[in-house]
Amino acid sequence: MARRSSDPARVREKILKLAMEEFARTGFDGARVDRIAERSKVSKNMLYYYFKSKEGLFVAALERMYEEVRDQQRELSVRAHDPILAMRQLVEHTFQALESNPNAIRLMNEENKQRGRFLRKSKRIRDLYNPLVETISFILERGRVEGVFRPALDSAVVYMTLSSLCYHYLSNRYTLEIALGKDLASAASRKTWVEHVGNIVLLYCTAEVPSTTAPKTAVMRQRATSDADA
Amino acid sequence: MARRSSDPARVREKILKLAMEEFARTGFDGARVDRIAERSKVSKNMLYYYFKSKEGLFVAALERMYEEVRDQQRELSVRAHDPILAMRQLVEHTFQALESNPNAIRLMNEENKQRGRFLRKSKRIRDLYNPLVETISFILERGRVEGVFRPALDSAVVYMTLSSLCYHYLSNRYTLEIALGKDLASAASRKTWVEHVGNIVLLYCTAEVPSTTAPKTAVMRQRATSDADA
Amino acid sequence: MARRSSDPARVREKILKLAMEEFARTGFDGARVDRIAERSKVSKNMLYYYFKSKEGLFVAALERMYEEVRDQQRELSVRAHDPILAMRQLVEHTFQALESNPNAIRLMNEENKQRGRFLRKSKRIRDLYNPLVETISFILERGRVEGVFRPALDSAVVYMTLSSLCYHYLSNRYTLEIALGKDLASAASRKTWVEHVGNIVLLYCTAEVPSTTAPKTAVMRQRATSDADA
Amino acid sequence: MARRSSDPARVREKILKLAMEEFARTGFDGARVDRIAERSKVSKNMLYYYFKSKEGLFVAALERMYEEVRDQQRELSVRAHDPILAMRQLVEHTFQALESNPNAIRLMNEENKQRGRFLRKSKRIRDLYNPLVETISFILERGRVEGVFRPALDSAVVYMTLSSLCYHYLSNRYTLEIALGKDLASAASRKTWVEHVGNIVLLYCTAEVPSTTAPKTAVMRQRATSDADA
DNA sequence: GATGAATGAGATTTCATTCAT
DNA sequence: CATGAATGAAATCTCATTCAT
Repeated sequence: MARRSSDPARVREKILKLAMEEFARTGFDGARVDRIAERSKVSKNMLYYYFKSKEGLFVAALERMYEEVRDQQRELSVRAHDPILAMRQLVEHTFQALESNPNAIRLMNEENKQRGRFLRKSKRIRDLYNPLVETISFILERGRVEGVFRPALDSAVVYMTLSSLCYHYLSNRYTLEIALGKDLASAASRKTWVEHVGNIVLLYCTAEVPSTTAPKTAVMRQRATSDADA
Repeated sequence: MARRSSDPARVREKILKLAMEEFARTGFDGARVDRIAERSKVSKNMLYYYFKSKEGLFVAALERMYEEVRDQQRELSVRAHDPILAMRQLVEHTFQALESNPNAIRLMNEENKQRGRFLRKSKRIRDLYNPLVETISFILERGRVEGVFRPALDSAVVYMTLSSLCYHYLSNRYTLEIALGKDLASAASRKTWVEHVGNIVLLYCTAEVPSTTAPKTAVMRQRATSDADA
Repeated sequence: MARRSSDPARVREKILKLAMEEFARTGFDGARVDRIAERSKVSKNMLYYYFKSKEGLFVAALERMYEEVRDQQRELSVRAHDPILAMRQLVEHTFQALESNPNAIRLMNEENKQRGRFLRKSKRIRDLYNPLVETISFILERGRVEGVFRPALDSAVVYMTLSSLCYHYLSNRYTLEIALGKDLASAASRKTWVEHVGNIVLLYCTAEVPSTTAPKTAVMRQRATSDADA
Repeated sequence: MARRSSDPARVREKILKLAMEEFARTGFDGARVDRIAERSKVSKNMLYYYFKSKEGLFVAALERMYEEVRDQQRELSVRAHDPILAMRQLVEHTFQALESNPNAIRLMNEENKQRGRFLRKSKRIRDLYNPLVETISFILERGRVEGVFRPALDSAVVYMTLSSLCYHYLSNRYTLEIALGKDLASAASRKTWVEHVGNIVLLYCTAEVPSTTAPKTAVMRQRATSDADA
């Protein structure tokens, strides 16, 4: 009776989806295989049939999550003509991708907690990172050619800067809120911060960097939109 | 009989120390009360006698960790006369504090995973964040007075910028290494990055921020030390 | 489609072979249907199709094993003219048959553990024992006729004596080794023991048996080859 | 409510007793921890608290069994003055010890099935074997001095002979019964066999062993009691 | 304050077996 | 004949917590 779910691929998918949620919500140790099984309406054994162990399921969920993120980035991937605009859009997209994938953040944290133990088991994941870095390279190069960006910028550094600022805001929201007494979840805060990140990154890409000893005297013509009163 | 295990305060301390490690290493769910008891050479019941529950122990460990971090920051807290120098030192100290307290990072991540559920239970923690933000305010004000920093800078924004960049490098080390194929643990990488963070923060504090539409034409005099080839 | 896995009889054979090994190695409870299926490269359902259940498979494997042993004994079955020589050869062959069929020993032990529960289900097995006992009868009779063996010897007793001594050495090898601190697996030990068994059996067949009360004064002319220094 | 069983040593004992039975009856793989727990009226966890794992429990049960056997042998241990009588008594005791401890046989078989894997983990077991071998040495020596036994007899060989014949009769009872169509459980069969074993062992100890080539011509004065009509 | 013994609930994993195709 | 997918029941083991002393 009602034995047939017919499509094993679909079953696998459903399991993975639920597993992602569970692992993201509670971490590897907190996650319960029972719960995943129950929610995906699959008998517990099937999880083992498909994924061999809790760990196997976790790795599979991780891979799946990375794919989702990549797909989302690919969709959003804008290559606006103006490098400055493009960079701002990239920041916006990066932030948005992380924002709409809270699972991604939690799973990555989990990975790092385990010192990359799972990551190393999955060759596929490595490849998924590249697109973003490549997009940055692309934008930097165009900016350089057009004379708006400094030469010799390292795309990895820009990537790390940009993603640190986006990721941390979302990842450490609760401690930051308590530390600063602010509400980071509000639309206003979010908007302000994304602009700020854009400003910071562009400042870095356009300006020469300051030395330790000599004070800056640069004069800049445009005010940022709303940065100062964040 | 004649057990006389020194004074209770010391026992509490020992338990907390081991608990911090365990919770940091494995997260709340991964942590084992048994293990903490065994390692601290205290009978399991004592843990319950002192801390009432696993959760109580976690909160206590959290508080303890925050105190440690604060104490460390207080020690390091430099208030160099030159605001630019002071800011660079602040970055260095912040990075170093996090670096030498991997437990702190992991515990904070844990907190955020639990959506601040534990944090809210502890009034004491709130206070521990302030010093850093205050130090930033202090430096910003002096810089403004001396004319090297922009006016109307928000210390919270500077704090978030600075700590995002430091924290993320350490917290997400493993995924970053895989994503970028770099070794972030090396002394060279670390040095370069800390300099980079200083540069970024100072750029932000000194320069006006760029607009989206108009290209930058600023001319800046000094090259950064080693930033471009990170 | 177009699988055509040769003939069913061969498949059955392959399954049985692997099943024998698995059951012998791990016992009935320790044996895993999955493992047998995997190793014999047959889908698990085939096992059930052919043998109906794990128990059915076990009984079939048991029968198969007995057949193998019988075939082997039939091959070796020597009927040397000299009864004494014949008896020694019989011992050697019995030992060798058990030695080269460790599975047989383990399966028989398994059966005895289960109190012959499986054995009784298989009529065929009963017949397989006879040849050995018959061979013994044959040798005993010839020995009696030739005047070298005592009259009225019970072939069953000789069979039990002989097989106990051979079987136990192999079956309980590990406990014996530990109990005695000897290496029973060595070629030397083995040779000595087989000779010893031959001696014992021949002693019994040729000599009158000693009484409890009166000491023996028999004088025997020949020394055994290497028995005393085993 | 009824929490107190007070005496942990007694609890341990009870568990071990039940474990021995379970392991003996069903073998290691067939044994169920649940069943042992239930029967010994101890919560399942206690088994793990005391013995760490199923394997640990098995080893402990094994040791316990060996102790029992040794204690029993020690009790029975006769050192009759007449070596021949002593040897017969030893056979009787050995048989009886095994007979009244069917668990011992099954556990030893289990060990051998596992290739002594558990045995090697327990230093204590090694020692438990010695007494029997020593008793044999003692008897052999006295017999030699008194001139009734051959010199240079190896006590290990006598031990192996004697125990093979006793053990196998009991251990392989079911297959033997089917093979020979006899009822080995009857008191008569048992008595006959024990006498036979005594006869065999004494024959070996008193007589010179026969060579392969030359026929025996020994004349012996006493008839065995009931051996021929077994 | 301190401890060894005990426990209930539940975690992950295994396994013989069957169904639909 | 043959198979991949599925399952229910149960197995071993874990863990936070408490009781009696």
